[in-house]
Amino acid sequence: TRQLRRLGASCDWANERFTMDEGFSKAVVHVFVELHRRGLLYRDKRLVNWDPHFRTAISDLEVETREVQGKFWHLAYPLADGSGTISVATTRPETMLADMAVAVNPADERYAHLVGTMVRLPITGRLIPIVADEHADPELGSGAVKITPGHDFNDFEVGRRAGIAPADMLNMLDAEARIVQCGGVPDALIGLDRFEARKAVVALLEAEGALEKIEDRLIQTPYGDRSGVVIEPWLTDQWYVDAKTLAGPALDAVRSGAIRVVPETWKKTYYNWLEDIQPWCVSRQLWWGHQIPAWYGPDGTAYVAATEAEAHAQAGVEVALTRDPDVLDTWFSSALWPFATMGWPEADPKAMGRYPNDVLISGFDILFFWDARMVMQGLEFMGDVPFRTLYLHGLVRDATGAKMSKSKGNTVDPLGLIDRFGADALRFTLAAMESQGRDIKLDEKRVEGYRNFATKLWNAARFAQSNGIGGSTTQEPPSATLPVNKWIVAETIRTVQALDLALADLRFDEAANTVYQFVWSRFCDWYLELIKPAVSGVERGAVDAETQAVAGWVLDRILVLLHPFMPFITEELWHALAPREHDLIVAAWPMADARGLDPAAQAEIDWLIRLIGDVRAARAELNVPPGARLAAHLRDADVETVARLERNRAAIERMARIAIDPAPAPTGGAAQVVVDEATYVLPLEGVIDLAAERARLARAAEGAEKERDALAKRLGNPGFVEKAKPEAVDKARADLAERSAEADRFRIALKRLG
RNA sequence: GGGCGCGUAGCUCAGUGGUAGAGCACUGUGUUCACACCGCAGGGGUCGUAGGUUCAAUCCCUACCGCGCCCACCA
Repeated sequence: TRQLRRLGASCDWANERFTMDEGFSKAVVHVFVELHRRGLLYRDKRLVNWDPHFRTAISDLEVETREVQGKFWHLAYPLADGSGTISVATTRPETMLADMAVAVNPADERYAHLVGTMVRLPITGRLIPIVADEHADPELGSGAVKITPGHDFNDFEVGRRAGIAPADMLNMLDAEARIVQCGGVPDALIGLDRFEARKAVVALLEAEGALEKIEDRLIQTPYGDRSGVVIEPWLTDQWYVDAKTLAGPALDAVRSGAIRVVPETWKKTYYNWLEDIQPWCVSRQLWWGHQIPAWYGPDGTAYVAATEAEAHAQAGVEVALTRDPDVLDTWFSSALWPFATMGWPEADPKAMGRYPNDVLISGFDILFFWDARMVMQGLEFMGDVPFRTLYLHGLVRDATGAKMSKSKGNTVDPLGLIDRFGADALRFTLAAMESQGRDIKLDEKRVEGYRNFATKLWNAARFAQSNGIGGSTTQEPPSATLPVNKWIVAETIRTVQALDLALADLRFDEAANTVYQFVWSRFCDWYLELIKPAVSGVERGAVDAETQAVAGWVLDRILVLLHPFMPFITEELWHALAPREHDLIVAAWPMADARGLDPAAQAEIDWLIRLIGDVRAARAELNVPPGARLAAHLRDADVETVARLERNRAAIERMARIAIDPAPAPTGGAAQVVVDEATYVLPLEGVIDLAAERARLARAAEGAEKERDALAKRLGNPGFVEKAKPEAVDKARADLAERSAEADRFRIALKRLG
């Protein structure tokens, strides 16, 4: 929570909850008792994934399969009547001590005559039957397979089918996976660790001549995800939740769209898991956690109740009861989070309007552990989905792309990054890099870049402050008459629209990039540069109040839009720029009302930006000294352009460092800049390299011609004109005309140069 | 074995059936009074490979190659 606080997570910290809190614990007990009452939770003796290091049962999800180099031992079990042997193979030879059968496929004619006969198990000398079972695959190995019901999930099922009750299944291991007596295990083996026992058993088999051969092979081995030791299937009594029944409604909720999953591709994963779900083992032999609300009588009968008194009510007051010492899987309580946090079952979160939630934002790594189980429990106990949208984001990985984990110790400490670049920069980085369905390799350079962005914003605000700009909180933009102001208002509204769309789609990267591009490339690079003369009073001899008001309004909008990404700096600037009635965090989100915008003004500024840009590019390419002011003589300019030039004279002179000269261009060397219909001739006799200017113009002409020819070719294709969408054809025609005219103008300029 | 994802500029990544984008890095340049954590200009990609569909494919389909993840009882 320290990290979250420093990141500026706007949680309701006054309502912090911990699953072990008293109120939450009551909800956990209630759910356990209720599930039991509804027949959805029961005690069962069956094989469980057992962690011999922590000496506890774990759930299927806590087992990770690793491929390791192992061996495959082929054993020869003698037939009881002495007529020969039958071959079986195993990757875990020590388990033969607890073998209770050999299985062959009922359709396997090779062994049909042996079914029902006995085998004398090596080492222990026990007689075990040869049984017919579909599990045995005739294609694999010898076609016969040893059956150890107490130590293998498949064999457990085979054993049951063969009529062996779980209570009668041989169990050869203790909780720490050491050999115990069962079915005639030699004393020498008792107490050996399972891996020591393996060596010993192999040696004994070899001595008996029962070892046929040993092969190297890769084997899939289960490991505990926390302990890292090999998991043993172990026969114990545990509490299980009937996950299959709970999964039905959870599947329907996503199938019907009651829960929207983003990105959609995760739906399939969700379905696959829930459709094939196994009983969920929820008891743990640990001392830390919610203790299971079950009491046992002297005869082992379990009484599930919220309190010991209620258990006595079931068992009878005179019966001595002992509480189950086990605790619940931590995810059992976590699954109740969406409603147990709000006082349920005493309070009714639905009536409070706090259930369902809108969006759950979650890493995909806990989709099964937590998300799906919240859906199951939420539907079972609240009768509704816990959240309407499930957003699954990528995982932050280390520089090499490996998943960060506490146990591996390769975590990136967000606090260190915050210390160096600020929480705002880190938040913006994570948002900008969070594109759906992809992990994030955290790049420090990126964080640094967004730190720079924050600094840029800071400096822009400083500029505003020193020019009387700031503190215009109205939703409606101030009235604007100047094209530059109309333009930035339109750009702002466009940005709000784009941001709204991106956020509605949960595209945080798109949202971040949109606002970044607007603030830096539009507002700072163009708008602030364009209005400098106006707000400093240089232009008209007095500061322009309209521009101040518009700039202040835009800056305010920027702070609001940026706040979700960069809450700290924006809140600071919000208060620094003007006295405010409330904090930025509760400011109204900007409206995206595009009515009343002036397209002509927008077109004018777009033209202005093109003109300044083209002049700058020509100057840079021709190595004109940056400080030099040049005259620009007009050719072919229409009335509209002349008017625009007049309206934007100051900005053009300032930013392109040219002065429009009505006089015809003098003869001699000159650079020529073509923007739309007009050509701007910049006399540079003796200053520029004519060859360089010729090359520049020729390159521009060739570029336009190349595009012109490509368009002409496409339009010359009958297939295109007939089959393409009319809009595409129209656009191609318009582009062709434009490129063609442009190419001509460059050629004319080139010719003029001589 | 089943499922999913990725392979686009040097790096990290967006993206679209109709002439390829961002940030960083790189090159040139700059003492214009918000900012060098900056400005201006610029170079750089046969969009993994091979087929197919289409007037048109980086984008759709198929196969293949490489990388990653999840699930799974082949003894």
